[in-house]
Amino acid sequence: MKKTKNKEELLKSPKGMRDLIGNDFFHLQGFMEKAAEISMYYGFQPIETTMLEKEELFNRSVGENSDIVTKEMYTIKTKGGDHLALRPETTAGVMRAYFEHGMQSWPQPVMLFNYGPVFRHDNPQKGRWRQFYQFNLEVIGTKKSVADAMVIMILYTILKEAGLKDISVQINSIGDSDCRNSYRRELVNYYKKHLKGICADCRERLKTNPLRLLDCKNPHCQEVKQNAPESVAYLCAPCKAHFKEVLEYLDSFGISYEINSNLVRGLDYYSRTVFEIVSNKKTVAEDGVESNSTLSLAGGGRYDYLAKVLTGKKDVPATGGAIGVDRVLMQEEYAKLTPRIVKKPKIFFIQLSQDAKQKSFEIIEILRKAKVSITQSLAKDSLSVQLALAEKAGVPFAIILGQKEALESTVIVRNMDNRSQYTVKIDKLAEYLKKNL
RNA sequence: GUGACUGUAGCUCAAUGGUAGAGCACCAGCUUGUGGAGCUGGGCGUUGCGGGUUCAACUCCCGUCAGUCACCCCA
Repeated sequence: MKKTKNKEELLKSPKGMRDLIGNDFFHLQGFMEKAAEISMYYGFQPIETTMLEKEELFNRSVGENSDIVTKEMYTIKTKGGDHLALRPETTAGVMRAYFEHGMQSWPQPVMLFNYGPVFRHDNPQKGRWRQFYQFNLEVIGTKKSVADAMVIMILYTILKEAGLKDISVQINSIGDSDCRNSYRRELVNYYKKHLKGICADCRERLKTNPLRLLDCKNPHCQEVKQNAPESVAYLCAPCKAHFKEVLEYLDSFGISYEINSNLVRGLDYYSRTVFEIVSNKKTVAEDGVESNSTLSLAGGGRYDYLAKVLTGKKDVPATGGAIGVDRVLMQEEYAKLTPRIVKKPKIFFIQLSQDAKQKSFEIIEILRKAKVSITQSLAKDSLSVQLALAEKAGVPFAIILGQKEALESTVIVRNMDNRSQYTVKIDKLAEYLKKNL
C-alpha cells in the first residue's frame, strides 16, 4: 500500500487529545479506583452521567459570559436538530440527574461521585488538555458547613494517598447573594478610583465580571490589587459564621490552609466557599533563579443557586469539588496506582510443536480458573525465544508444554532462578502450583 | 484567541546548499527441546504539509498544521 499524506492528517489524535496506553491507562484507572474507594467509604454513591448534555444546560449553569461557554465548549448540532455539548465539567450534569431521577425525595444530602473525561477547546500547554479527566464529588441538599469541609478533606486525602507531597489548600468565601453584591460594589468603587494603575484587561473586567479583577497577574495591577477590599471583610453574619465553621473543621481535621482573598473562581454558580488544592513546585531556571510555581490540582466550592437557575423553582444548597486527574498523574511523586485487576504474572507459559500449541488453551484455562496469572507468547515457536521473553518478563517460573508433554498430559514447571525443572501431570497442576508458588 | 521555540525511521538524534545516516527498539535466521550475550539479514523515510528561491533544499524564505512552553482562563 502506498503511503499518502493521509497518514499525517488521519493517523493523529486531535489537537490537545491523547491516547492512554499501557501504564498510562493503568495509572489513570488506578487513581480513579482509589478515589472511588475513599469516597464510598465516606458514603458517596457512584453516578455516571452522559458525556453529552443539552448545550443550554451549560449556558445556564456555568454562565453565558464565562470563558468556558463563550470560547471553550465543544458544541454539536445533531442530525435531528438538537444542540448538544460535550461536557466541559460535570456538576451541571449531576444536578440535571438529581432532578431527572427525583433525588429530592431521597434522604438529603445526596452524595455522589463520578469520574471521566471532560472537554474544553482551549490551547494545550503544560497540565492542560482538550480532553482531560476529572474525579468529582457533589453533596446536594445541605447548606451545612461540614459538607464543604468534608469535600475538601476527602479530595485532600485522595491526593495524599496518591503520593503527592507539597500540596496546600487555598480557600476563600465570596459570600451569598446578599453580601456578594455589596462587596462587588465596594470592589468596583475602589477600582474606579485607581483606573490609572490597572491594565486594559482589568478595565474590561471591571465592566463584565468585577470579581475576576482579583485573578489578574499583570505586574502593573498588583499594587492596586493588594490594597483592594477583601470579600471576607464584607460577609454577612450567616456567611461569616459558615466560613468560620468550615475553617474550624479543617483545623480539627489537621489540614493546613491559606485564606486567599484573590480566589474567586471562574464559574458563575459558586457561592460562599470556594477552594483550590494546589501543588507547590520549586523550579530552578537555567539562569539559576528559583521560583515557586503552583498548579491547581483540584478545585470546587459551594453552589447554592445552581438548582434554581436550572429549575426556576426553589434553591437546593449544594457543594462539591473536582480533581484534575491528568495533573496528578504528571506529578513526580505520583504513586503510580494501578487497578486491582492488574496482576503481576508469576508464570510464563511456553509451548512448542503444533500438538502443544493446540493444547495450550486447555492448560491456560486451568491456570486461569486456579487464579494463577500468567503471560505467554503463543505466536512464537522457538523455545529459546520464549525463554528469553520469560527472562525479560521477570517471572519466577515457566511452564513448558512440548510435544512429549502434550502426548503424556504433563507439563514441565521450570524455576527461572535456579533452572530446576519438575514434570507435573496436568490434572495435578493447579494443586502443585498452589503449594509451590 | 495572542506570542516564543521546535518538527528527519517506532524512539533518541546526526547530516551547516551537493547521493538522507547511526544507536536503541522491532522482525527473521544461526538454534522447532532450554535463558540475559553474540553474529547475519531485514527500512522504496514523499526530512510534518504546501508553495517559493536555486543548476541543486533536511538545510534559505513564506504560509499552514502539529508539538512544547507562556499569556488568557482553568482542572
